[in-house]
Amino acid sequence: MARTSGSIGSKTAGAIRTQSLALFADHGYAAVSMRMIADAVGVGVSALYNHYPTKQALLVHLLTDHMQRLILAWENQPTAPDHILALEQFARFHIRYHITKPDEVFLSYMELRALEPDNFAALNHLRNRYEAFLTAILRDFDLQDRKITAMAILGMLTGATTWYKPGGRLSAQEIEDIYARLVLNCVGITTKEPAHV
Amino acid sequence: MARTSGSIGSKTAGAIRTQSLALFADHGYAAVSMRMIADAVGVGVSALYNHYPTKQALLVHLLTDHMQRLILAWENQPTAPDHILALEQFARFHIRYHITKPDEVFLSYMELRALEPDNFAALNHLRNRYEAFLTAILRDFDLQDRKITAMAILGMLTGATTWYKPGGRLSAQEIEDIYARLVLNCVGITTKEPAHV
DNA sequence: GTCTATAGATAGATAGAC
DNA sequence: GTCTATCTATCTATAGAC
Repeated sequence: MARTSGSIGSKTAGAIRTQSLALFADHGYAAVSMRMIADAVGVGVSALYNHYPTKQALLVHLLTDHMQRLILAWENQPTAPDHILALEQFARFHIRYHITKPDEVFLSYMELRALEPDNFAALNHLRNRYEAFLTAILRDFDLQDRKITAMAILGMLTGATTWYKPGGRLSAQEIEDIYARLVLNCVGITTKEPAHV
Repeated sequence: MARTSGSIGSKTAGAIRTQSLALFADHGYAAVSMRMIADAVGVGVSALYNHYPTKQALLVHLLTDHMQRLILAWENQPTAPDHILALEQFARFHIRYHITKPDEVFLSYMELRALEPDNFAALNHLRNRYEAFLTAILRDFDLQDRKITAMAILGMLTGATTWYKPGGRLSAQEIEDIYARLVLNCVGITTKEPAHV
């Protein structure tokens, strides 16, 4: 019998990521102490340093990991047949992905300022890569200003994570439908059935 | 000769508000120490406590003051003749007000979590009052979901403060125009000249 | 890999002189 | 109203035993 089939990262490593993510999202990076994380994980403070050399390194890992997964998830989406469907696909993908990972998203948008310069630059690069996906799609639309429209759409979609709670009045699918329509409306596409159907 | 015409709040009190606002917005409430504020103001740490009993009280003052001014500013707007113009007016007002006060806005949306329960409740009440202005306007539109549309619009508009910098590619007026159009598009109003004009 | 113990720095807040 | 000095608590991080 092999010894618990070489599960890497140990159980503690995973718990550190899970708990610190939740704590950072709830209280903010600066407001969370290593002690709080250790207590949530159920180990002593110094045990954390076997997995991450500094508190900053832990944050960097969480943020980088999230952005890389997000980019990969989008790149694995099938190619849409036209630009209108591509925009709808992006809106739906963004909403779906983000409301299932509210903590990661909140951190990624809010705690970039807690990063030291080099780490900030690296994360900013990843975020720009993701935002470029939307900007590229918008290139085929006739817009007043592409960059601002992209920022407006991202703000609108990402804002959903600030109020969405599972088990609320609307299902994730319904929310996705509504936002998809709002985004298409934004860029002047109203060819489908009227909004109140 | 009167002694410098009873300017209340002293020069220090004003400087504390100005500097702490900037520091909180830049680094986050938890990451800013009373020492950092004192240094920025140019006084010793203990001098701060002549004006605010705790760090939390200082944050509460900044947030409450901002929300009350925002609500008052909207209430002083003239009444629009119809619901479409009312929505356009709200969009323009919100953008105009928020991009001129990016620090206050950022704080108000990000540091509610740093508030103790009672303070949080009070601020949340003020925010709900403001958001109700938009919800009321949207009552006259035919929408899939009024509440979500309101949240989407607010997210879109408020997001502008995260990237807007004075002296950038576009003037505040141009940005206001673009966002006003985007908001009207969102709710299905496309009666004006096409977006690319 | 986790523990106890602790170093060294810094936090928010206070006391009392001026 | 501001200062210097200081209290107490807590912070990140490390050392060394097991």
